[in-house]
Amino acid sequence: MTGPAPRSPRRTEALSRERIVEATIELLDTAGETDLTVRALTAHLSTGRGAIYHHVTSKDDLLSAATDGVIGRMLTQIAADEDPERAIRALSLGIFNVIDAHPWAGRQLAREPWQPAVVQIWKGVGAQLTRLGITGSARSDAGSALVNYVLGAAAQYAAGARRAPDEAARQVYLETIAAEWAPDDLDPTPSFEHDDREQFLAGVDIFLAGITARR
Amino acid sequence: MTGPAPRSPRRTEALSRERIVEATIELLDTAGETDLTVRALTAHLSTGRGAIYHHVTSKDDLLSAATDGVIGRMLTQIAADEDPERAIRALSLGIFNVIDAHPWAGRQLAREPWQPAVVQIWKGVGAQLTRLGITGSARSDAGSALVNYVLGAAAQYAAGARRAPDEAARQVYLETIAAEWAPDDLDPTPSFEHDDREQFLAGVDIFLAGITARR
DNA sequence: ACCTGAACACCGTTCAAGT
DNA sequence: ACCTGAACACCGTTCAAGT
Repeated sequence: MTGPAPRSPRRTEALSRERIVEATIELLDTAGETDLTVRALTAHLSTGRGAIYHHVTSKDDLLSAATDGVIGRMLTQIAADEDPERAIRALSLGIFNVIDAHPWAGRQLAREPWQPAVVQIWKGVGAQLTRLGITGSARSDAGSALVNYVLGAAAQYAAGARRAPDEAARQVYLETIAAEWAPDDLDPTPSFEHDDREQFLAGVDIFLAGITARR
Repeated sequence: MTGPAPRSPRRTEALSRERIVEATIELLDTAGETDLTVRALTAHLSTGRGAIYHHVTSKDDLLSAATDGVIGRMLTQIAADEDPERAIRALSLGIFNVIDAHPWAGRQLAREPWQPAVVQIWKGVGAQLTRLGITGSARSDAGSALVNYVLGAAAQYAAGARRAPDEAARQVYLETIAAEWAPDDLDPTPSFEHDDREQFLAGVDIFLAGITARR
């Protein structure tokens, strides 16, 4: 008797939730959000259409999991900081950088408050606010202000980064905003050429100043 | 010879962009976002499928126009206030109330920065910040902070108001957040039973305090 | 248990043909 | 010019049948 026949190596890795989420992130980064279809995903994984529904409940579950993946990776990388204000800036900047690299995650974050990535962000913010000595309703007010700002900015910058399917609409937008915001502005460089990252962090600082002022 | 034959009154009103947008708002409010299809809309307007494409470029254009409709209606109703801080609170509360009545608008606002409703909000905020005596890059930083907060909060509250297609996920979310935020909280009423509207306005005040503190 | 892929029940958008 | 509705080119999800 010979040994067992070698397994036919149809796939390098067995199908699993992790493998599927990983492939989803790859596809979102390379092909974009509109081209992420279940069909494209199954082709990428060389499997059948309904196979992924053994590991994932829906396409929305897939988007949530992919977003949680890239946010979670970032959270493990930011260093613990003894200064809670610096820790809040680091967390916010980390989220901005994730959105910059993965615009689809920015759009997803603004969609469902109960998705894992958003819950992780709430936890991180809550912990730092506690370390700032903020308690009671002041803490939940501050937390919701910061989280909502970060998620709102994430979605807006992500949409901006997408460069618009309608480039003409984007131009009209930039010109309208510039006309409204520039007239009494003597600064020769219009505000909307400012670095998005700097403007985002300035918003975090406004928020931190507001919390300190009310403490 | 008799006079001209009476026109067959197939529709009460002729088809127009305004009529289509109006019907879209009605359908979004009654049937919900997922049930707003071009087919349902044409049935509601008793017209042909492609007819609406004579007045509207795409479904996205329709969502933007509907959102601009409900935001624009609100903007004409809020009174001009001589105190710019009070005007900012009134504008923010107006947006909150629109989202509360039309959750679909909250989700739409966070999607595209160049849509008319968002441009209108930028204009309103910019005008009040100027009246607060804020100029230059401080003004664009403050504007983007406030607008991004309002839009982020709008999207989150809108998703929360939708009560979740997945009620179980919503429960897990509320419990996780409560567990993270409640432990050192002596207040017997957990923060997440707080009135959303109050919490939203507290966030606006935090940003206003931050802007004032940095002036 | 895990996977397949045809089938189902839809979509948004276009366009030749009508009035 | 405006409108019609069949046709087009897709979707996400399910499920009987396989291994």
